[in-house]
Parts: sequence; C-alpha cells; structure tokens
Amino acid sequence: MSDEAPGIDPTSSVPKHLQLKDLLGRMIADGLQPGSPIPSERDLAEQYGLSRMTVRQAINALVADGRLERRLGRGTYVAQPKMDVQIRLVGFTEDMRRRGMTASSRTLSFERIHASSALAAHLEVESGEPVVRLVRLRYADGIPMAIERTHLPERLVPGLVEAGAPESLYRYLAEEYGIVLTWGEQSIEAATTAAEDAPLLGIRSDGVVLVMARRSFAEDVQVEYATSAYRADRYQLWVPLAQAARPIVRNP
Amino acid sequence: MSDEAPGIDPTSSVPKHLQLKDLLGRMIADGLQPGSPIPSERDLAEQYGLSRMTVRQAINALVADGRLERRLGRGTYVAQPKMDVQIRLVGFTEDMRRRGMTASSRTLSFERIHASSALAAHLEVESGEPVVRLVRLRYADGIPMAIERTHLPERLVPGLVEAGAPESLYRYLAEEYGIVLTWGEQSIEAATTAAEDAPLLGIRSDGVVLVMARRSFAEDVQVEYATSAYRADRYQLWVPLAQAARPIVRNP
DNA sequence: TCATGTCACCGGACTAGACCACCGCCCCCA
DNA sequence: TGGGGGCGGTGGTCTAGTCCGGTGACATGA
Repeated sequence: MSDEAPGIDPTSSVPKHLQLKDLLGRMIADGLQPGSPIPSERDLAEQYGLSRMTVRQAINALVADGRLERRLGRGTYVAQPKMDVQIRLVGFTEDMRRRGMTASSRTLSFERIHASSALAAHLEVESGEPVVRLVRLRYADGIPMAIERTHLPERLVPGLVEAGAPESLYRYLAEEYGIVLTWGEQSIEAATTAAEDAPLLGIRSDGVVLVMARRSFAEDVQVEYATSAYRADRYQLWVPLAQAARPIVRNP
Repeated sequence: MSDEAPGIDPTSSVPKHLQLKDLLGRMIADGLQPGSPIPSERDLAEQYGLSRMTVRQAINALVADGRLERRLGRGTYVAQPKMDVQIRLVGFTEDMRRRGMTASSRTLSFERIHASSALAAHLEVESGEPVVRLVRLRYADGIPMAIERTHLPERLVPGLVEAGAPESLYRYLAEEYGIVLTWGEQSIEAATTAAEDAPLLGIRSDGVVLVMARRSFAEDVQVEYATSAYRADRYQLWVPLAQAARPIVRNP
C-alpha cells in the first residue's frame, strides 16, 4: 500500500515493455471501462520515463491480445471484451463455469495401465509404458454431460494414482507437478454412443454424442491424451473463424 | 523477369515493413525449407537499406503469423508448417482441397425468399426482407459429404439469383461484389439427420451428422448465415487449442 | 447560422545508433 | 586428448529523435 503509483523499475531484469504491459493490463482489468481511452503514447512515455518505441511495444502486445484498440489520429482505447479468439485449453470444470453451469464429476476408474500400441501412438509414449488412466462421468448442474477418459504418462505424474483423483486435474498438475499446459489439439466428430456409456449419460443406447479427442502439451512434451463423449442434446461448441489466409500469388 | 532482386520501394505508399514482410513471405513460400535460417536482422537491414527496427517489425509480423521462429543467440528460422492456428473462414471447396479431396456440388435450390423471423434474427436483417437461399448437396471425391443451406441478404448481392449458382460462392462474392469475408463464428453440434436429408446424403434416416451453423461477416456487415449437416462417418473437425488465459487476479 | 479552414494532438512509420544476454565454435592449455 | 574460455554473431531491449497523415475541436468568415 506504499507504492500507490507503481512505476517501471529500471533495474529489474524484467524488460520495461513487459513491465508496462503488465501495468496497463492491470489498469484495464481494474478500472477502465471498455471504450474508454488510455493515455497517449507520448504521455505514457513521459510519465514512466520510457521512449515512445518502448511504450508502443507494450501497447502493441495488448492490441495483439485484443485488449486494446488503436484508432488512428484519435487514441488508444480499451477494447470491448470479446469472445476468445480461439478455443482454450481448459478442463471441463472451467468450461462449464464459462457456460454458467456448475461442474461436478464422478470418478468411474482411476488406475495404472500399460499403454496399448494405439494409446502409445496417441500419447507419444512407448508401447507398454505405464500410463495413468482416469475415467470420469462429468455433470453440469447435476445432470450427466459427458464421459471423459484421460491418459497421462505415469513418469510425468509419479504418485498421482496413489494420491487419488483430484477435483480439477489441470489445476492439480500445475500445483503438484508444475505442469502447465501450453497448447493442444483436438478433433471433433459426431457419433452414436458406445453401448456402455449410454446408461451413464442417461441417454438411449443409440443416442448421439459429440466425440472429442484431445492431445495436450506442456511446451514440447505431451502430457495428456483424452477422449470425451458429450451428450449432443446438451452440448454445443462455438468457434470463431478467422479470415482465410490470402493464397500465395506470384504477381499480385 | 527484369527485377530479379526485388527490393523495397522507398517512394511507395506501402510501409516498408509491410513491403519487407511480403518479400520475406514470398522467399519462405518460394524456396526456403522449414528449419532453414533467414538472413540476420542486421544483414537484412543493410541489404534493403532499412533500419534494424523496421526489419524487426516485418519479422515480428511473420513470427506472429507462425511462419518464422526466433532462436535467441542463433538466428531466425523458417517455422515448420503447422496446422492453422485457427479454423479458417473457408468455403467447402477450399476445405476439401486442404483435406486432399476434390469438391463438387449439386444445387438443390436457388431462390429468393422472404426472411422468417428466425432467419431474420440469424442473418441480422428485417423480418420479411428478401433473402437469397442456396441449398447445395456437397460431394467430396464424388461421394455425398454434406448438405449446405446458405442465406444472404439480397440487397448485398443484387442479381445473384438471376446469374445462377456460382461454383465457388466465396470467390464469386469477392470477384463480383467485392465482398471479402473477414471473420465469422460457427457453432458445432451432433445430431441425427433430418429425414429429408438422409437419402441425399446416402445415409440411414437416423444417421448421425455434424451440424454447423455459421455467420460470416465482411467487416461489420453480416453477409451469410449458413447451416450445414456433414456426414459423421466422413467428416471430422480439427481445432488447435491455445493456452488458457490467465485468470485475472487482483493481487498476484 | 453555417460552412470552412486552421491547428493541436493522436497514432504510424522510420532512423541510427547503443548495450545486453545468449549461443556455438574454435583455439589454447592442462 | 579433453575441457574451458574467449570471441564473434545473433536476437532482445531501449533510446531520442523526425516526419507523416488522420481526427476533431475551435475559430473565423461568408
């Protein structure tokens, strides 16, 4: 509470443009309304004792993140909060929270298995390598929503099986193992329910589900291979679309 | 063929950093293998008579596009071609091309209708306003893949109905009307086939389909509302996942 | 009253340097 | 022969300017 006007620490090893980006990011999150202007580049440069190029670097990063908006000849403004420009690597709990529903889950099994050749290929491990397998029935607002089968190489999460199934896997990975997922890929398709899943999900045995397979990575290391079956009558995905890349033309 | 070493035109109204970005982008597309280095920032600056900051601006843009990769202390390298970081706003034809299949299509109907209240809401037009409706059966490698129902406000595409159904709608919009789609949003869900669609798609009447609804925009103007039903046995979506945004924390 | 032109201020572009940390290689010394 | 240190090149950061074109408010004049 002493530093009521936090500034840039020129002695810090953190680059100034990142310090300023953080500072502005906090200003935006804390107080500024969407549409309201931030100080001009020249003002910020003077106020924090930086050159204008450095200020621009910080602002550019926030513009790239979609949090600010430049208007030529006018100023820089706090952007309207928009939908994520990309599907995020979030777990079920967070996904449901964003949809305004309450997530809960029932663990159906939690065990150490040995990777089949198919699983080994999906998880980038050796065939036969120990793998932690977690099968959960996922509820949203108390009603079955999905069945999720998660697989993790055991060498990345020693002791996990013994510790029992965590409430939020992603959070547990971060807190206990320091594993923060940084990117992933996911396939999406439609299918009819597997016979054994139907009663768990509370749908007919030929009910329709949205099947997703996810591979998640922390930097270059694959951490997770998960398949999920979501009840088609309760779940819908929403994705933003970016402009198509301009085809490469020789003589434009 | 005269300008064998195209350079930067300092008199052009196109900013130099964009000219250089284009130049480098073409170099990457034309010849350089993934993993091979591009000239150093200092070399490029000298070669094209630019300051290093300008060169960095061009390179930064390509890095943001995922086409280059910086390695500290070593250099800048052509990135491994990766999947699009985002689902692109491409039509069926382009989508199939990317999947290595040949697209064709049969027009089932192409007419002027008046917007129902539901359609009006989806298309951001007035209820009753004239709308062009195009229903097509889409084939990939000659086999039915999807049924697509596209709606466009007629005021944006006068004369389209009279001209007949174009081969590639998106290209036709760009060439004839100067309408270039810049962004969109799409919902995805699983469902069973509508009874009338099943025989067209060549699947059972209770067959499973992936249903997508797309709204496409050119800048701020909505241009298209399209619903599609894809055969679940032939179509799979693939999406990349970005790292979850750090939740906003007041006192980190 | 209303149109027009001026002007201050904004972001956009660009320069020509500076110093730093990092990386890989090569040479020299143990 | 093997290990370590030095060195040159690289990207990362940062400065202190300049000039340009777009914007909007305000003053001025018809």
